[in-house]
Amino acid sequence: MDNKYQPNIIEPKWQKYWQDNNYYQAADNSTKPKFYCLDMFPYPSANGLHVGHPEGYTATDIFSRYKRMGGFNVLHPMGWDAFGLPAENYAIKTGVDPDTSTHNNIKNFTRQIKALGFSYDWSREIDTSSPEYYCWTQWIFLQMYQHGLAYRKKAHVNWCASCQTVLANEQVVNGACERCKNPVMQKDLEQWFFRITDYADKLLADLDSIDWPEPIKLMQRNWIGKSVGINIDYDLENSDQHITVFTTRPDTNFGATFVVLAPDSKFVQTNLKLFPNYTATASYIEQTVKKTELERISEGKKKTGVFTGSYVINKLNNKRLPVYISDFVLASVGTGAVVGVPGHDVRDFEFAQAMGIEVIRVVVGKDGDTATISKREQVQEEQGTMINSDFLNGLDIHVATEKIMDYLEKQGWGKRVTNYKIRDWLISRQRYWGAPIPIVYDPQGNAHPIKEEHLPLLLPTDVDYRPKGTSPLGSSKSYKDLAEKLYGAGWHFEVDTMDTFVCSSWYYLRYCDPHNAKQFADPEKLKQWLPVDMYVGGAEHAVLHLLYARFFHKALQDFGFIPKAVGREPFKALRNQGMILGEDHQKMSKSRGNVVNPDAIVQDFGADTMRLYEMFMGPFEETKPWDPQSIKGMRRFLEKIWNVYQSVKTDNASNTVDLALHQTIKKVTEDIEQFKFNTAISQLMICLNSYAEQPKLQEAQLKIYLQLIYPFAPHLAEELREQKHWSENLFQDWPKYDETKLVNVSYLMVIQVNGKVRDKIELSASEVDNEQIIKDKALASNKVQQYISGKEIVKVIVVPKKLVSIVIK
RNA sequence: GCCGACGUGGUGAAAUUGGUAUACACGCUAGCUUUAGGAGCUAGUCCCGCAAGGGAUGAGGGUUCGAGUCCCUCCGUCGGCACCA
Repeated sequence: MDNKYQPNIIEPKWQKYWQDNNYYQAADNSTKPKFYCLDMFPYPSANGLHVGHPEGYTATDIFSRYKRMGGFNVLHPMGWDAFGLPAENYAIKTGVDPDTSTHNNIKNFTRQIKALGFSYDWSREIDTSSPEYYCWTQWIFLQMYQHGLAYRKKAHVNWCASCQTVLANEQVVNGACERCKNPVMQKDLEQWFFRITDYADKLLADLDSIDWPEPIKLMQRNWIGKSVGINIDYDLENSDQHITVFTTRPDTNFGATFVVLAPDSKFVQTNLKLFPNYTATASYIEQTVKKTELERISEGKKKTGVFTGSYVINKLNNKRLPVYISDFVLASVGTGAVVGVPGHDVRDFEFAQAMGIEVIRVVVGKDGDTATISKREQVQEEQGTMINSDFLNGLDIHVATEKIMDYLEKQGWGKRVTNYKIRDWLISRQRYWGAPIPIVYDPQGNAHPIKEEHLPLLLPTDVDYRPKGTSPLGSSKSYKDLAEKLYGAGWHFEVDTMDTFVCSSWYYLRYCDPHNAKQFADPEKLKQWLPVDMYVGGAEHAVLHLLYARFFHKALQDFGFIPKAVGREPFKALRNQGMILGEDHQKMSKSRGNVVNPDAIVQDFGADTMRLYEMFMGPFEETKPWDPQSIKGMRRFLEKIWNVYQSVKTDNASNTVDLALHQTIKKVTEDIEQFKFNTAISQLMICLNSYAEQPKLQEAQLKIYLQLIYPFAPHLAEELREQKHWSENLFQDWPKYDETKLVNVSYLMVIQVNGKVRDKIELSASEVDNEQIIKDKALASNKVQQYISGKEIVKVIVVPKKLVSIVIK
């Protein structure tokens, strides 16, 4: 047996073979049922592939190969989320343009991914930074604009004075810029938004229809943040104005003692001069608006505020409520105004304490407490019975809430409303390396969509990337000239680019028809492939990409570009891979020096070992540490398979492995379906151990095992198949288990006395379903007799094929 | 602070979903093999005990004939949100 397992030779050989024969191309017209199996496409960073990437990619590869063997026409594509800030920062530092560096990175990623033998359909590769792709990103923007879902408004944005640029919310860490650690300030800028809030209710409701991990659904639900309540109008004394507050707890309204407005709320902005204490009010507003994010956070929940000098009337009891302004109230939540009930809201209580406002109890506290509320711990929220509240007295707060809402609506003092926490999606970025926003301004500054025939609006190359507080595109002469040439003197293009999440919100659609120059995708092809049947990636996109893509799907479907027949959701099933930690159980990072390079693993052990190892580490969705020792064990397993196939004699005589083999077919099939790859592999090891003990095996047994191992270790399986001169069609079928072969010759049953194992009895297959025989045998056992003799048997429980439990007194 | 996930040998973990806890690996120990190293093969490996037996799934309590699994309280680790009215 000098034929050794040499992955470094066989793996490149089969990778070339698959590529040369277009082995994994998805067929656009096929009679087979379709299966769309998708990875979250990577950002091609300069660091190359991280060991976390192959974890997800191996899982989808196993799944894709398994589904192909199961008779499906599988779409399994790969591409590049190529726009992004790191390439631009690299350009600022080195002068290498982002296009060049990004495409070098893509080459490296492609090489690394191909070396792992994944069955991607490379003919569908896409690159979001190519004009062929972002042409359609821009086209979709125009559709959003024409349907009223893209709009421009002045907004507070996160501004880093040191980097001279705005930052996305995700780039603000504890109030500081994630790159330079300087405090982030608020700045008002004209920005483009997508009206995702129009879809809040649908994004929430449709979550119920998809097979996603519950924690991800929950995070989306929380992010969307539906709250049902009522808007109540309070008339402002000595004025014809009224303040509208939003509350979910109108039941406590008899306990209201003040009203608070957000400093940057619309009411304050337009009615500031109505307040008697105008000077103090204006100075408070000025202070709070200047605060950095960091200052706000470091102040914690300490309450500050100012009395405006104005009062409103609570029509329920004609009480005068003083009106305050405080930055604990947020302009963007509800109406930007709050009615303060300090007895039953901790924040209101803290504010009342700080301002010296009275506290009224309207809900009975813990242990029947009806005393005056003077301590934070007495503030009763969320449950209880009403008191001091006129017609609500004695009611449970939830009943009271409904009753008073009916009353307020009937009186015309309020109106039920539903609020959502989710905000419109700010898509403008003052960056270079992204898709240009296809908007042109006339000399008066009015925005116009660019004409479709001018798409793609190409990203100019004559720009200065260096940060200077305005968008790099503003420095391009060619961009300026082009706008004037196409639209006339004094016209200019929008100089911001789109958030890269816009590009990634529709890439799964493009894979269905990646070379279409007339449409982003032919509806017929979308109809054939959508929805994505299995989507795999990290959980870090829970409320970003995964929410945005759902929004795009719904909007584009409503515009008529995605057939109704494919359903309201883009991703039918989702699975998240867990993070892979370093050997030291810490997050992998260059500074810790615990980063594992996939290239080195493939070099030292082979791609099949790498694939198997990552799947064997632990449950797919869980965080797990890298262990270099265990990789050796996986290589040993593959060598053992290899060696068994080299040395075993084949013979059609019956042997004892059929039970193990059919158990393995069953287990591996079920485990792949459930993404339990670790236990599937362990079963394959058990089966191999049983094979290795046999002097002779049937050819059929060797073939089935190869079919089972193929999705996991395709190179090894192909090589052994070829060595044995078996047909290539071997891997076009998935084996089925034979129920009759799963029957044990005998069963070992446990006998418990009062819950403790006292003996084990062996029963033949014919006896194992007969309760009477089982009971008799169990009670006849010598060991059991020692425990039960002279005792009263209360009952005997028989669990078929498993155990007998005898209860004595 | 609120929401969520998790906690099992020296390590990664398994447990047919309420039925023999520790499968499958890694590591370790001993023996064999090899000129040596690497590797390979065989046996052993939760704890206490010579044994019979007893104990053990973060801690404590409960339900049950039977609990890693279900319920309650607490502790710890990780993730998300963070004054959302």
